[in-house]
Amino acid sequence: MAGTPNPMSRENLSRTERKDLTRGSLVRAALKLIGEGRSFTSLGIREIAREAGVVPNSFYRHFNNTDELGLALVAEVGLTLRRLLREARQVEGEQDVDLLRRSVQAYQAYVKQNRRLFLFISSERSGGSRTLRAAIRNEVSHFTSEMVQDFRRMGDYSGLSTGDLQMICGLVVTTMLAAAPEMLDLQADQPLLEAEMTETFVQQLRIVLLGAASWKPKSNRVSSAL
Amino acid sequence: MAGTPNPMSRENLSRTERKDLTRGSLVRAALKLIGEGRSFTSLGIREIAREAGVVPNSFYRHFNNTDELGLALVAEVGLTLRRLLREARQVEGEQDVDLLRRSVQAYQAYVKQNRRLFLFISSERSGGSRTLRAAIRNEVSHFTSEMVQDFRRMGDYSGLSTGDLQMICGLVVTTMLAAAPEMLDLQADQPLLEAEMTETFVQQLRIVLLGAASWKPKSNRVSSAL
DNA sequence: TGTACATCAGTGAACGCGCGTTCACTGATGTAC
DNA sequence: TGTACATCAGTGAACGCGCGTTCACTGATGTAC
Repeated sequence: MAGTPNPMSRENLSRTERKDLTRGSLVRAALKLIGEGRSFTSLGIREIAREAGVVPNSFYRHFNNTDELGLALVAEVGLTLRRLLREARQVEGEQDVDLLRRSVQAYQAYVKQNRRLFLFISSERSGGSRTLRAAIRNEVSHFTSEMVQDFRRMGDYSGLSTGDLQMICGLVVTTMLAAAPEMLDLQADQPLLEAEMTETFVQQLRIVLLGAASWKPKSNRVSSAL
Repeated sequence: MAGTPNPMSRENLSRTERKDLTRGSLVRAALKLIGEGRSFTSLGIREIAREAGVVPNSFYRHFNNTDELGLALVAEVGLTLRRLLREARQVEGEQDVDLLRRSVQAYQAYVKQNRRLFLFISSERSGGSRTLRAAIRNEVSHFTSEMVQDFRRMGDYSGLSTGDLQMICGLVVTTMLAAAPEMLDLQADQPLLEAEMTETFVQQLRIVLLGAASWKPKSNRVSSAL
């Protein structure tokens, strides 16, 4: 055991690599605190450094302020959302009688697996600093655009313009993101409530898809008296 | 001018009334700070007291901590949402070729008028303390239930069960609340962006209503392969 | 390859500051008789 | 109605504490020759 080379150890690493490790542990420390119920906005430099096992001043070797660290978290949000779409495509690939319900269940599992990041997204998307909000919205809108591409690829909704699809996927994404904090607030010991929530969520998405199916994509459409 | 009786003055008021005035100015001070871009979670007792023009210790005569003041704000949220529904009913009362668009415009105006409260709702609904989050969700779910009653009263969607209507109104409310922070983040000098956002918002609600219109309210419905 | 110097990630101490909370107090308002 | 006492909203001073930020420093890593 002694002398066993440890791939996670800081030994035998270049200065740059070690620096990146520290940076990573700062980011992870912030995420951990978020996971413990703290809101990112209220996190302090000393607090994060302490959690990362590093002296407060060290923080400044990596970020000028907490907002900059927040942007690093937003980058992770981007990666996480892209992974989500990739996994969703696999669900779509399978043949299934109830694709939507299975997608919702996959999403729910994914949110639980990435609990801390979804807590971050949920609270900072409309909460904290303007910069962070803008960055998160940017990631979300990229996510929406990729979803539009996937909708296209699936073949349904081929009658809809890109603009219409963007609007519809925006609605889907809004619904998904609104569901995340409710999923996360559920206590683990309430399977009945959870099933009910899932069912509602499935139905809401069905409503949206029903609406999309009967959407008339007339360009320059005169506003109808729906 | 001198000697003119001022109805807003603290003079000639009972002790209780004066206390309520101070309490009110604490609540308004918190709202003002929120309006200036601060997030409620990060507000401090001294800060609020200072803004209210009162000594820090005074705060404790009214609230044990900032979360308790937050609950007072949530109560205002409840009132504000109820007023919104009341105004919406007036819009509905009018005969109009495009009821939905007019409703959306009314909502947008309302959000701007009640900017501070909607900032508070948006950021604390999934942000701050668990208590506050629960309280806000409670108000929102009341709001949804009242909307269900209004849908019933309007006569359309009479084929839908209360549960289905609740689910659909939940989707409408989610969409509305998600739109609020985007409306508020828009700079006043970007009418084009604003018009675009309004249009998207109108279309999204149309999608939901279209979906609701073709919803099959079969009780114990076997999951269809939509 | 070896040496001399530069770089720089992380340290540890120090600063001034605003925070939440406590305490004893004041004096106007309310209440009991 | 008048008086004596109780209540209590708001005051002002004080406390210990953790914060963000600065500074000079260390010593391992990287670079130039």
